[in-house]
Amino acid sequence: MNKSKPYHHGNLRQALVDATLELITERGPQGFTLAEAARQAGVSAAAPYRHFKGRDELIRETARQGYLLFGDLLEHAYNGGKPTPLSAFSKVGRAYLAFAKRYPGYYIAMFESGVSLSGCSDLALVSERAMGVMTLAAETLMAHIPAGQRPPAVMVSHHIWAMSHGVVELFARGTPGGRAAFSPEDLLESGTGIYLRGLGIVGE
Amino acid sequence: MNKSKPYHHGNLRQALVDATLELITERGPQGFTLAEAARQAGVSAAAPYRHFKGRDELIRETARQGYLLFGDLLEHAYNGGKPTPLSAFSKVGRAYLAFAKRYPGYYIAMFESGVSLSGCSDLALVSERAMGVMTLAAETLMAHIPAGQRPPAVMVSHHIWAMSHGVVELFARGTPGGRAAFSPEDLLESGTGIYLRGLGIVGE
DNA sequence: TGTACATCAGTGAACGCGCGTTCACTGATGTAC
DNA sequence: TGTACATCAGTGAACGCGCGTTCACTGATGTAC
Repeated sequence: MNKSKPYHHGNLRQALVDATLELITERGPQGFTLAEAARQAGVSAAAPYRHFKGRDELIRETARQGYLLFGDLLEHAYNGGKPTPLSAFSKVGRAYLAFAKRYPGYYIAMFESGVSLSGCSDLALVSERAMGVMTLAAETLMAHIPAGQRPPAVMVSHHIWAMSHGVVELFARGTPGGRAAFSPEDLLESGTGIYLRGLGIVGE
Repeated sequence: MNKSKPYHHGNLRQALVDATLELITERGPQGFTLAEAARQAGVSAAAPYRHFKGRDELIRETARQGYLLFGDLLEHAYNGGKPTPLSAFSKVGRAYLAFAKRYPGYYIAMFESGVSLSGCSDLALVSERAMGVMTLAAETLMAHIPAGQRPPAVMVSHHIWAMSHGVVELFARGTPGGRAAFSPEDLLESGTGIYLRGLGIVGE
């Protein structure tokens, strides 16, 4: 960090994304303000317009980066389904929750900021990539179940996604429910465990 | 509706809550504005202050009414666990989703507006009442499972709550995922079905 | 290596806007006698 | 039933504020020769 405050920031685009992450984490998705992001980056309120069309595009870019990182983490957790499909699947689930807790700013930008990923935008692409990992994990997990006895992999991944998202929103954040009897991790672990047994994946 | 625009509104307090519901449904929790609610109720911007301390209190009151209605609907669906604990439990799950779809304004005010229900506020009370119905449904459902083989009822209700909430947020709203392969109802039904089998509730 | 110049990435002032909130006010309503 | 009066529930004007965005500008950087 050079204190001489150079005229050119050098990496303003990314600095704005970082500021967005912080602000969004502290104040919620709508509490975020272009002006404040600029301030936090040590730059005038007009500067962001050299890098983004406006407020919306900055949030979208933040969400995009979030989906990229998210996809990477899920993929790394999945690790090609090794050592076993079940352990890989479990790791993906844990990675989901870990991501939400470790990068709340990204998570909020992705799932709570109201960004639209309809159409064939870049956002839709990276989002589908990330979600594809969950579906893939479900697929390999169920490969040994005779067809006809198993639900579609997409459905299973949606179930797990829904439960994970619900746990994040309801129990991994500050407010609702207040002091919970169980940690988010325990809740998700036990929940998916019961669900998988229902699928016939883990015996008893 | 009297077009003569009487000086006294008559029921402004509730009219403001209704306006809040509409606005929150259309514009999201933060897009809601006291000024606009007043406008929609046909009243000056200062009028709401006769009934609420400010913007926040109006949202809280909206959420409070939502929790009340929510609790009533869940209780009605549960119906004392009749005719069978399982059918009652399923009905509660369906009632959850039905509430979210039919009263999105309430749902958003309750779960997405960021109202805090910590402490012993009135909000916390009505919220706990509503959530208690889900726990009760889980409890009677598991009554026949030998203790030691079943998880705590609160945990089970949290699992179901999380999955329901996730389905609502991810698949019952406009944007994310776009066109989903499955309806929210199917998703929740199949998801809880698999989960219950994992609990040992429904045999196969 | 120097120089001229195009381009890039900032500034700061200004705009119009809508918001939340307050204030002194006033019209309508309800009540005591 | 009438009347005086307190109280209630609105008005409308005003405030200070911060926002998103635009504009003409200027300092810094990079490049061609």
